[in-house]
Amino acid sequence: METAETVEVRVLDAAERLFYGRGLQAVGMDTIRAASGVSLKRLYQVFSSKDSLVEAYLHRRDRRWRAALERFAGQHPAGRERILAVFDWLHQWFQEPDFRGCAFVNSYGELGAAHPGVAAAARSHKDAFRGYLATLVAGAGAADVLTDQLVLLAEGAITTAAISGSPEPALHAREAARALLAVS
Amino acid sequence: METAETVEVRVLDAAERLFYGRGLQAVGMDTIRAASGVSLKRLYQVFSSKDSLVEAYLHRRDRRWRAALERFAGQHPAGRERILAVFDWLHQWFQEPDFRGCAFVNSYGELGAAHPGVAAAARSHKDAFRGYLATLVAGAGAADVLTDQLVLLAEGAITTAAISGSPEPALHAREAARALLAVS
DNA sequence: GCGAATGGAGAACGTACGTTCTCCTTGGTG
DNA sequence: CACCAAGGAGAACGTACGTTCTCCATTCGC
Repeated sequence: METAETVEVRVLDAAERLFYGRGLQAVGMDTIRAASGVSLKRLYQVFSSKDSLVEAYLHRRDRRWRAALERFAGQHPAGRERILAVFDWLHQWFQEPDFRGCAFVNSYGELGAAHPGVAAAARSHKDAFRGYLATLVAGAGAADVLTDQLVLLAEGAITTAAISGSPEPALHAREAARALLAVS
Repeated sequence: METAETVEVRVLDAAERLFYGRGLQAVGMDTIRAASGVSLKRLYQVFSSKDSLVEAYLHRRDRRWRAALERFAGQHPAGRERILAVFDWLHQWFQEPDFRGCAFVNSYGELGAAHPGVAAAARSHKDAFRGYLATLVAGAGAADVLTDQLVLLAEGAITTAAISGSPEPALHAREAARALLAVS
């Protein structure tokens, strides 16, 4: 018998690919069933509703996205270099073929007004990202005000890269961050 | 007899309020009919499908949004002050009670993958915004690279203000823009 | 005043989808 | 072997919605 954990992973993998690539409302439960190779009955045993699957998708993506960023940045020396590494990581991400912007921004724009859980997931993700940048800014001995400025550059780069289809915004953001670091 | 122009305006007013406030897919044609006080038959005479109404909504919003920005900024002296006025305008916008981020980013996240017209509208809006900032940067005699950096600050501020529910990101972006202007 | 076109209210139609149910297979247990 | 719990395939059910159609009132040209 296949364990519930295996089913959960298979469903979340399919849900993430589909929700992120096409949007939340554009993907039906039956499409996720087909993509995950799981029966509808089993799917609903593990996720009691589409809403709960959406929230699980957002929760896992938040964990993984931040872990990947922190793993990458952590390989660079603490201080200014580690801050700039954040933008190098974004630059890599923007070049992935299925990159389509921030999953949380997209979900918020689509369902944030009607589903408080989606709005809360987006807020919590952005808060956590800001918190991580704050530790990098503190580690570089830079002024606190820099944290919010870096957040805006990263956020702007993600959205602009998604809509323009180019990874270049990461480089512009990196250069702006370098300049702000130099005067802070 | 009510003219087609009047109907068009009434429908677009209702569509803008509803699409922007709740999302494109969350609002049905019948809700727009009820909110605009127009019959379904008349509605479909003026807009042949929901898709065409969505595109008309995005098109009019692009025109109006940029006109309002340029009107506001144009009241400030050309040069650095006019660039900073862009962020003052954003700060005002973020405080409007129904502010919910960038209509084009939200629409792109929701339908950009499936509807090329929506993705094109978002690209065109962002290109036009960048073009306007480029004229301000040139008018201030600042380096060209500043344009893309200002785009990222504004874009990041819009998204961050939407998700956090606070107008503060406009002030952080303004301060970052001031710093970048000073060293450029 | 009269016929015809216009438009309003809302029913109707087709489709999609979230969720549940039915029926059948299968694999483990006494 | 007999039995039963678990699971798969897919039908079924209820609802929502984009779009069109029906029926009736109003109005405009003559």
